[in-house]
Amino acid sequence: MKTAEIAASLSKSDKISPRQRLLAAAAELFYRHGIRAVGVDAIAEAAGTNKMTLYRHFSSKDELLAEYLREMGKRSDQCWGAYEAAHPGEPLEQLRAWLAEMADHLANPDDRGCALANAAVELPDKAHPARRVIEELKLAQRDRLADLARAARLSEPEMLADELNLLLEGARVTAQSVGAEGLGARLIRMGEAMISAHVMGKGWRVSVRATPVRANPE
Amino acid sequence: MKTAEIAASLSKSDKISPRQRLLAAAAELFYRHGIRAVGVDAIAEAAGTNKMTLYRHFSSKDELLAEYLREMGKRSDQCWGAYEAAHPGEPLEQLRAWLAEMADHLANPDDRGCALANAAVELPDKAHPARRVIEELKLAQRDRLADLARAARLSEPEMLADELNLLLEGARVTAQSVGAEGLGARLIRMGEAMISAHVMGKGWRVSVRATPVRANPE
DNA sequence: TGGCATAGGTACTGAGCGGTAACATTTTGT
DNA sequence: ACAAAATGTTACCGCTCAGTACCTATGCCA
Repeated sequence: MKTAEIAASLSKSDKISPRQRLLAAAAELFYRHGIRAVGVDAIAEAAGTNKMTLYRHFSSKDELLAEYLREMGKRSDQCWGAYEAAHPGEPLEQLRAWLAEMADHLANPDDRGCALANAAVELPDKAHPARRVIEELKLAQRDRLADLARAARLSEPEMLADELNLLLEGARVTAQSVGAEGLGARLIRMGEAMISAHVMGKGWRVSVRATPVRANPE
Repeated sequence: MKTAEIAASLSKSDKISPRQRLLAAAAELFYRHGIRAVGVDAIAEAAGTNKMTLYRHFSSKDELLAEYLREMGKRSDQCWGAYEAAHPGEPLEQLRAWLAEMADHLANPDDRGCALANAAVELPDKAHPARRVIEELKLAQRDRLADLARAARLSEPEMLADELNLLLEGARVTAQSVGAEGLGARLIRMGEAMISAHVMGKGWRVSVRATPVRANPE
């Protein structure tokens, strides 16, 4: 039983607080099965505790959900820290490392895309408290990309950030609809092309426009 | 009351069968509020009928859902027909008309993105019967794009179709996460650039690579 | 050793879910 | 006009949901 497994893996090393166990269980279940598909009882059981303790730490399921999303944001921060540690002072390489890791995640059959985007799809109500968290984190991700592009002296860094975001988001949702076959490679190919198209202004010239060679449309 | 409105708008012109009213109501509610968020009672009431009649026409909620998705596929077919009617014999113009309309939909604040992609997000279980419908329709959409690109004598039509699909899917999900501000314009800009990049092989040359002008990386 | 905050256990509420049974009513084809 | 089919109505089943009341057990700190 999966719930038991989660509980076991968490309660073996016993110094973890119920709150953390609840957040870990919520992350696992929300991500894997969707938000509306997971009940609070299931989360409590998977965390090796009970519903009462859950409600002592989180005033409602919605607040637990918001905390889960914020946790995903922190996880993303850690990834960016890892890229920086791996390629210190090389923002372009950090960007490419990010692209490679995103492509890697796509290949994982258990991957369900972006937790934030999925939550946005599951919560159409714009007034839902979690929507603010989603928007904030998505914009932070965009800023992160733009800052890196800027640090790498790429042209139009905000534009490139948007382009890469669109590309990644599209790849993630496509992987869920029709599978991830060959998608990682295509993601990297297109992402690298986008980045390359912005390597300029410091001694590079790029042409992305089609230029007619012979006037021969038919 | 919204449900009453739907029912009224449907039952005024009374020649519509319960089945069609149910499908229309299901489409409206599933798309607007999500699949799991809508109960069969709500659908029946919105269709101006009752649950029993619903179950006389659809063996389960899942089958109604599958029919709803298939209906969305037909709607998409009609759109493509309209593009062909507007630009007969001009596949490139049909492609651009599609791109423009997709950008237009993005600007609509009531737009909730792709019904198929949303359904895929809401139904993580790969064995769910609706998943087959989703995959089929998404592949049909891809083939449609590829066929048009091929008819327009663009290079690597399948690749272009994938690229455009990724772009559109990304724009749609991004609109739901952080809003559609300026997204339509960016979608068209990027889409047109992608198309342009494939206008070749019949008298066009394209360069999408960055070329160093001066060896001056820093 | 006490006292107190935290955690666990059990049982509950009220509502909504998908789906069905049985019967009354209306529409339709002929 | 009549029979058959389709639709409407009401009540129900078993289940799950989010959230709460109440009480007990544990651990921590003085």
